[in-house]
Amino acid sequence: MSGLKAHTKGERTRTALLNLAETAILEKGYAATSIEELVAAAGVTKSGFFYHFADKVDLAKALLRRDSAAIETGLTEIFEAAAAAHADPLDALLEGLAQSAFAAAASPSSRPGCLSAALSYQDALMDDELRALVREGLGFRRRIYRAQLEKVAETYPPRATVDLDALADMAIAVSQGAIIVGRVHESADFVHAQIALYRAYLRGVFVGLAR
Amino acid sequence: MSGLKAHTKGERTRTALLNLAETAILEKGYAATSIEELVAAAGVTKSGFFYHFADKVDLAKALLRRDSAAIETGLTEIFEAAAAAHADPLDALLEGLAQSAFAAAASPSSRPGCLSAALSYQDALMDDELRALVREGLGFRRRIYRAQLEKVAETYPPRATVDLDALADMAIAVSQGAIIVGRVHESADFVHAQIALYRAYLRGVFVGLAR
DNA sequence: TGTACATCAGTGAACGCGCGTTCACTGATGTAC
DNA sequence: TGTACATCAGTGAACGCGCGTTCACTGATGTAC
Repeated sequence: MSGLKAHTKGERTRTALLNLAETAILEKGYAATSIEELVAAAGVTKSGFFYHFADKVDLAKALLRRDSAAIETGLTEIFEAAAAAHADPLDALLEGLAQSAFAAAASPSSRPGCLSAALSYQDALMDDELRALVREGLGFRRRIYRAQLEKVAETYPPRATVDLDALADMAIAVSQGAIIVGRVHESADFVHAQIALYRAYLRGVFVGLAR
Repeated sequence: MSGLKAHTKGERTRTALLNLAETAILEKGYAATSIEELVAAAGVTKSGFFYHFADKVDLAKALLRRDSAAIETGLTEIFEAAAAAHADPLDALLEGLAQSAFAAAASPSSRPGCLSAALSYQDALMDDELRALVREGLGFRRRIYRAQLEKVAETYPPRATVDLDALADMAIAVSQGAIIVGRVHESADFVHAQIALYRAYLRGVFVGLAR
């Protein structure tokens, strides 16, 4: 999108293939995405594909690695910026959540989707390494949300006992679920609306709903 | 599972094919599920499959229709039973939610999953009719949750203004998301935990979190 | 009760296409001396 | 600056397999008279 882009010829082709694969997989799934259609769109031959990737799972792995890395840095940046803008950790968390919902909705091809979720229903096509990659990706997200929640809990001791891990997972679950339901209803702002509810819940947990 | 079962020969085969397809699609997706493997497991030839279904999408449609109907009646029964057991509509709703989380976790092959969600990332394989079926299925769930929420809102007017539709959708989003994350982490009680949080949120909305 | 016919629930063989993968080869670019 | 060689980024043709689908046919069961 911006910043430093791949500039050797090979990297450009590889990136193009990854981008095409990403949109295609998000739209119709991994199994239904053929190497043939990717290389046709990228303007290379099928053998060109196998120069860059050992086989089809290798493509999925590369894609997921790239995707996870992007989400990690994206999420980290969002919460750093939010922490810089808001002295109050709860405000920072809520702001960061709103921003990340915004980021999730702006995925490739305007159709929001999450690679991990798409792949989670494509099991048995993947090997253990791919499964581990998916798990790590979600694990990182959990940790970053959890870290934010801990900071908030220091400032606002929750009234009832709450499981911060479960609360962190809820951020992921709500996004993933909202992406799916939003897809089905072809509603673009579904994720926003659901994350808004999750934010309201968090406010309730830490400072009370009446606010 | 129980009650009236198909007893003509044809119905038995058809049901067997549907059951096998359900578990397979939930595990590895629609595209990766082959007619060949289904008929092998069912003990018929491939032509036997085409006696029962016009083509592969027809199988998906039949499956989704059966699945939606089962969820509809299941959910209806759950909430009727909950209403009968609890005079308080909020208690009834919370009980019903807990029960439905339990039902969602007890899906075929012990690996929780939702057909609509699985298919939502398999787009472009389906035609408009199939897409409409998925949408209707989710629409029904929204309506039933919404109806429960309205009853609760009559008894407990929510302190802040809340969008009951969004709140109803959240039940769906949380389940769907929790199913995915639970699959990835191979954690069986993930759905329960997340629905528990959602229930806590509802309590907060209607009677306050302190309770 | 027996016969004629219709429907049910399939079988068996064949089809063509598209898929992922391999392999020997190649032209362009980069590096060493 | 020129030549020799290595690496990069592919090409082109071929492969075999499995997939969804078709079609002519069939044995068992059900129904009518």
